[in-house]
Amino acid sequence: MDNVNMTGLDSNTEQLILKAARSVFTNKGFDGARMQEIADVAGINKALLHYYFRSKDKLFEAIFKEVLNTVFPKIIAVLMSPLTLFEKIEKVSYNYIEMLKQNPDLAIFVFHEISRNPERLVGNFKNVGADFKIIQTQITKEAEAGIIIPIKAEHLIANLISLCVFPFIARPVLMGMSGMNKDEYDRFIEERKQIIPHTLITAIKK
Amino acid sequence: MDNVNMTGLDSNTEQLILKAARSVFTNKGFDGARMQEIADVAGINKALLHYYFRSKDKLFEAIFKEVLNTVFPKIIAVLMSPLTLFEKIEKVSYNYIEMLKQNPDLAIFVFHEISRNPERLVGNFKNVGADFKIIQTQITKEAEAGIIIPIKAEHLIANLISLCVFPFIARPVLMGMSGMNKDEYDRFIEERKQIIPHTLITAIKK
DNA sequence: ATATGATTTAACCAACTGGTCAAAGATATA
DNA sequence: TATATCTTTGACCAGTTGGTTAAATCATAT
Repeated sequence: MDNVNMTGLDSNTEQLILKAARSVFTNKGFDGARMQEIADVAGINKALLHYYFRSKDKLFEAIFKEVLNTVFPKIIAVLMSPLTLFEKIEKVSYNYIEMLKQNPDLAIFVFHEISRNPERLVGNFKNVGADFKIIQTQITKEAEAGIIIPIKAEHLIANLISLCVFPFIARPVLMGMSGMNKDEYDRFIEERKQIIPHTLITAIKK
Repeated sequence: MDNVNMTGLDSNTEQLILKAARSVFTNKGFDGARMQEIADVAGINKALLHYYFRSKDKLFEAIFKEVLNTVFPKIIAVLMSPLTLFEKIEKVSYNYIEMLKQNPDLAIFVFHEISRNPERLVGNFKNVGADFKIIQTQITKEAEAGIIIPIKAEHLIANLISLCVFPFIARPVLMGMSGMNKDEYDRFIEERKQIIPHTLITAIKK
């Protein structure tokens, strides 16, 4: 069992633990995750988990922050940028799907967290600068300019996020129901980069 | 602690258990649920759970079937009926949202199950008669008739389901981010009965 | 009244869980 | 080489969990 890394640089025990913990937590959720399994995946003794991170909660917290900070800032930055609404919809669809393609488990992870500790999620979003009012102002402005028909920011954002995230959460069911294989599903996901912006933009374009 | 029902009819111990189990399982998921908590909620001794249902798994299975059979047949029936695509989109949006309004926890429950046992879900859906090919045939026909632009059935169904379900799963986050109170959120959900069909139909209408 | 079967309970158990700890290995420093 | 510090380990612990069981209670028919 050689978990030692050849370069001897970044892959120390702590990194090993974080990687294992991320895999187990995102796949099983907090309740379903076992410290022993994380230790096994990392190839180390269970006590080491508590040596580096005091407790299961603290270890989870570390993963949680890591995940949220690699995931959401980019998307929120786009939403809060001075692009047009249409451009924002296109960019978020592309970035969000691309990111989820590389980390397919993150969607389930975040949804697990919604039912376990939604307040922390909200706090984290607000911390990164997410604010519905900015989008609402932009919608009002573009509606007055005759570009779009008015819509509540909550609806637009809910539509955008749900259309991007859902296929990653429901993947097993969608694959099972449609008979798609892995390649076909990847193509399906890729197509959504076009379909989602088309759907949302067509619906609000004047 | 009077759990006895006055009518003396349907609310026997078994019903009491099912009701409690449904509440606990849907809110906490299988891993997060505790048999003791279910017993407490039902106001009975924990051993009675095992008297009526052999194990936690069996009890969960009972809830799972009950939930799926009260929830999905109606929506799938609409999708498989001889209505037009636009009518189906409108009816499913309305029925699905209305059903989730009355059972807001079901969305989270089903999503928990997707990561725990997706095969069972797929099997159940197929059992109820869900079939993507029927929708695909209809799409092709209506596209050839010049009513809509062609789209994969997988995309259309994924769009429809995700737009309906997402606000119920992400409710705490959406409320926290937007500052909506409970009444405002109910209104928000109600509005989606119009917005979802509008969004999806506008996007595929020729 | 009482025998009989179904229901309910308190007490208990083995397995598992997160977490601790003392001791053993490493590693660097002197 | 001796020593001090950091890392890693196996053994262990207390609390929790799903599940069992023998006895008590209740209902019902005779």
